[in-house]
Amino acid sequence: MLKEKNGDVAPIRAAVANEDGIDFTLIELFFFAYRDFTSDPDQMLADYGFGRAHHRVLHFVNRRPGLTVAELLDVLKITKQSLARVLKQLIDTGHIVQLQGPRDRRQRELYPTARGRELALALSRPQSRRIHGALTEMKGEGRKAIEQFLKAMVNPELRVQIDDDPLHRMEEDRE
Amino acid sequence: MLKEKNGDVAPIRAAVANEDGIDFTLIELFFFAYRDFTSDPDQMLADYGFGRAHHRVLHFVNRRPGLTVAELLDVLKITKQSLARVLKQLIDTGHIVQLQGPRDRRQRELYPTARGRELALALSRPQSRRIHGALTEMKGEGRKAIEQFLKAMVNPELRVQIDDDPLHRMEEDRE
DNA sequence: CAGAATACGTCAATAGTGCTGACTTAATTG
DNA sequence: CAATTAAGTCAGCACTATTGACGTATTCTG
Repeated sequence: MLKEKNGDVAPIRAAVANEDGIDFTLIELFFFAYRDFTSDPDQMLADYGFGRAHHRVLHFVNRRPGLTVAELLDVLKITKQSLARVLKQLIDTGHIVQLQGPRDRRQRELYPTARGRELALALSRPQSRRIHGALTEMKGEGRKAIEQFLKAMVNPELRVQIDDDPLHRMEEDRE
Repeated sequence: MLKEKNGDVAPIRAAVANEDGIDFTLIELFFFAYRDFTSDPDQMLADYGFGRAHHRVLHFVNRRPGLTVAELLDVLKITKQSLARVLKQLIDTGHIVQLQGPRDRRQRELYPTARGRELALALSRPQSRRIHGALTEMKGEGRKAIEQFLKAMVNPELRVQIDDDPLHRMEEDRE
C-alpha cells in the first residue's frame, strides 16, 4: 500500500489517441477556432469597457429588433440578473432603447439606436471576414456544408431559435 | 437640438440584413454551436467543483504529456496567474502530476494520472459524439471540410500549435 | 565565477460574466 | 378582485481572467 491518499499518482507518458473513438483533433480545432473567432470583437469591446456579453446582446437586438427581455433571455440562455447589468449599460450608453410593448404594456421591446447598429456592424465585420476567408481557403462549395454542420451541432430542441432567424425566414419563406 | 446628451436615441426597427456583406447567419450559428458543444462537459465538471478551464488544462496535458507550464500557457493563451489555481486544484485532486524537467530542472513537466486520463476521456466523449452526430447529419465527405474550415478560422500565426498536434504528426508524418 | 535571464510559484487587487434567492412594481388575465 | 406575468432590483457568491510585484531555484553568458 504505497499509494497516495488521492490514489495512484503515476504519470501516464503516452498521449491520448483516437483509439478511444474520440475525435480530439476536431474538439481541439473547435476550441482554437472559437477562441480566435471571438478575439477581434473582444479587443474592440475593451475600448468601450464592454465584454463579450454586451456583444451578444447587441447582436440579437440588431437581429430581431423589438424582441422583449424575456425573449432575449431565452435566446441567450442566461438569467435575468446576468442580463441586467449588461443591458443597463447598453441603454445608458445609448446603444439600445426600450419601448413599452404595444399590446402588453408590461413588456419592454428592445431596439438598437443608430449608434448601437453601427457598433454591432463594426464588431461583426472582422468575424464575417474571418469566416469568409476560411471558406475561401477551404475551397469547394463549403458554406452550405459549414452551415449544416454548425446547425447540427446545436441541441435539437434549441434549433427553433435558429429557425426564428429573420434571414432564414426570408430564404425558406415558410407558412 | 432635441437630441439626448448621449446622441440620437431613435429606435431602428429594421433587422440587420446581409446587405452589409456580413454573414450574420454563420456568426450566430457559431455562437450557438459552441455554446452547446461546451455544455455537456460543463455539467460534468460541476460535479467535481471544476470549470471549463480545468477541462482545457486536462485536455492538453493528456494530448501532450510532459509539456511544461510555459508551453501550456502558450497554448491556452492565458496568464500564469490564471493557470495557477486551476493547475493546483488538478494536482491536489490527483488528476495531474508534475515531474522535474530532466534537462532543465527549473521546468515542471505535466503528466496526467490514470484518474486524469479517465476524466479527460469522459469529458470529451459527449463532445465527440456531438461532432460525429453532426457530421453524419450533414452527409457527404464532411469531416475533411470541417477540419479545413476550423483550421482556417484559427489565426495563421497560431496554427503551429495545431501542427504540433500529436495526431496530426502521425497522419502527416512530416520531417 | 558573477550577474543576467529564465521557469515557476505566489501574493494582492480588480474586472467580467455567470449563478441563486428574494422582493417590488405594474399590468394582464381569469 | 386574486393570481399570474414581465420586468427591475438587491445582496451575495463562484469562476475565469487580468495586471503588477516579488521570491527562489536554476541555467546561461560574458
